[in-house]
Amino acid sequence: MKEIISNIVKEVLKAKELPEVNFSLEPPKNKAFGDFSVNAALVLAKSTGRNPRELAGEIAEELKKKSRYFSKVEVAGAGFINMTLNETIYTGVLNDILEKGEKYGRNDLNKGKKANLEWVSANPTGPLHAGHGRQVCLGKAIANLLEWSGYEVTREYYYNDAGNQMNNLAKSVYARYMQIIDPSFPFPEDGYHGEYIKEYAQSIFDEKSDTLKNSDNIDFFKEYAEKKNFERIKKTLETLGIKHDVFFSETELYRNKDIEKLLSDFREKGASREEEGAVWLNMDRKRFQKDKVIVKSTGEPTYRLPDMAYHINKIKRGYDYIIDIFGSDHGDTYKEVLYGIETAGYDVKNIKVIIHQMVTFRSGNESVRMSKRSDNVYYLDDLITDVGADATQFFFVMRAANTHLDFDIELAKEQSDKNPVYYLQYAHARICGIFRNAAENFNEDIKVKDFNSGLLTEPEAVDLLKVLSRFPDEVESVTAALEPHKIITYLNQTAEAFHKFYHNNRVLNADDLETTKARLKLCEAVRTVLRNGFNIIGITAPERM
RNA sequence: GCGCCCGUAGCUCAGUCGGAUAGAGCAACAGCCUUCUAAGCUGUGGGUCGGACGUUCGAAUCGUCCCGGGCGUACCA
Repeated sequence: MKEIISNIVKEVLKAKELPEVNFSLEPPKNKAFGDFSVNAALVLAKSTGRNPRELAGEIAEELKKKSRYFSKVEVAGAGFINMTLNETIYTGVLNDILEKGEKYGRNDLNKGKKANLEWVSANPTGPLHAGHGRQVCLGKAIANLLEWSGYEVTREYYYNDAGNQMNNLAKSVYARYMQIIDPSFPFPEDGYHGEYIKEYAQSIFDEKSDTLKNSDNIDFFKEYAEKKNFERIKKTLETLGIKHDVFFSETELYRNKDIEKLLSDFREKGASREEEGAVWLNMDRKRFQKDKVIVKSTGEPTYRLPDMAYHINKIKRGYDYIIDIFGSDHGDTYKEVLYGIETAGYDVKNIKVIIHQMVTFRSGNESVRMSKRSDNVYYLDDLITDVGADATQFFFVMRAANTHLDFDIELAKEQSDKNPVYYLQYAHARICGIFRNAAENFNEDIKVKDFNSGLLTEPEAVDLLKVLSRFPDEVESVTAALEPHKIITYLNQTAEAFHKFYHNNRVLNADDLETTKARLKLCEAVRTVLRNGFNIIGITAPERM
């Protein structure tokens, strides 16, 4: 819809021999100003030195001639041109929604293109904790959005299984195992304290008795714990309907020599140097405070080097769009990684990094601690159990990634109108209720193909149609910005428009079958848009509440 | 200290590539159920958009400085 109007404005500017400019065309905040507002005259006033109101008047005159589209065009304020669309345009939208159904809102702007989204990527040192949830849920929604815009999406999970962390994990399980045999066995200082470590140790002991007490068997503990941890992580993700296509292990980059090759590339280009027994990557001092170690003096790479090699690997796999989601604790380090990739001679322009801020949890007025040190970790599984998968997904996606998120567990748990997720779901359930009732007394009217959309003239119905017509534009812009929280903002507006319509207009009316038919079709369209939106953010569409 | 992010109604937050009277939910107050689910609707109150200065016809939005909070500033990841 927006595109159509935008093109009309462009045509008019061209016809008036005005220079091409970037104007903004938006539905104005205030409904009284019509359906779309364009600031073209204000923008042009600057470059042409003309009076903006005068210029706006001339453009408006031309637009008025397009009466097929506009019922009203007027100049307002400093030189805005406000346009009100013909209502018949919107009834066309209704047919469009009914015809496209679950495809309504999809576009093929990126048809034939491949995107790779890497997220979660938690190392398998333990179960996902509640804080991971933000990234988990954001990524799910973003992957869906990319698909809605035509991308073929590879969902990928990268994990470091070669570094220190996994050794600590192995030592921790080993220590717990040994403690079963000898309670005085020391626990490593930087070991993992979670209950799950004890469980693993116990089940190993149950199976193998004390046959593994020799510390040479440490690799067994590592592999066992890694396998168990991944089982748990995957199960948690599954609860939220997430399935990664690729699990990429750091070890693979050693096996296939990618890391070795990258290191020699750096050396040949003179981009790295050896000093104090370590290998340093020479950084651009304008952008970075100091050079960074890529291989420790122990001969072990720091996480940066495999990260760079991993991204080069992704680039070589030929994606049109490579997206990473990281927490703000990686806010600086990803820049180093990108710099390394560039230095090695690869283009990073198709790589986009989304940084999300940290989450704090509270229950009403009480803050919930997320200490990693203690045994008392609040796991993502716990959160899902407490508030449900829908509320989990909704609350994590509800806010812009780049702001701190305050997750109120008590509110998410609340089964009432206080909980924002129900406002949306209730709209859907209400529509399903109407159709249940219609099935009894108006069954034939549900099925009809022909209906008179001209009967949908009530202000609430027209407003509702206008909101529904925006859905494809929203999907498009939200995908471009990779900001799924805006889908929720939009769905709220949709639900609001529906609730108002419902309140003021009875759908099923035996005395007026024609209006009943038309309103049923409108409800059908609302239900379609809600379901499609729910699908993107990953919540269910309940039929009853 | 330096770098990145954030600061909008009592609370949680939208709005931020400059645009019209700054919005929503919750909380408060006042109404609406003999009719498709009141998990809804209608109305009222509530704001120095952290502060100051600057750019502009126009600033919550851009720039500089300051204040407050988060994250980073490792031969951890």
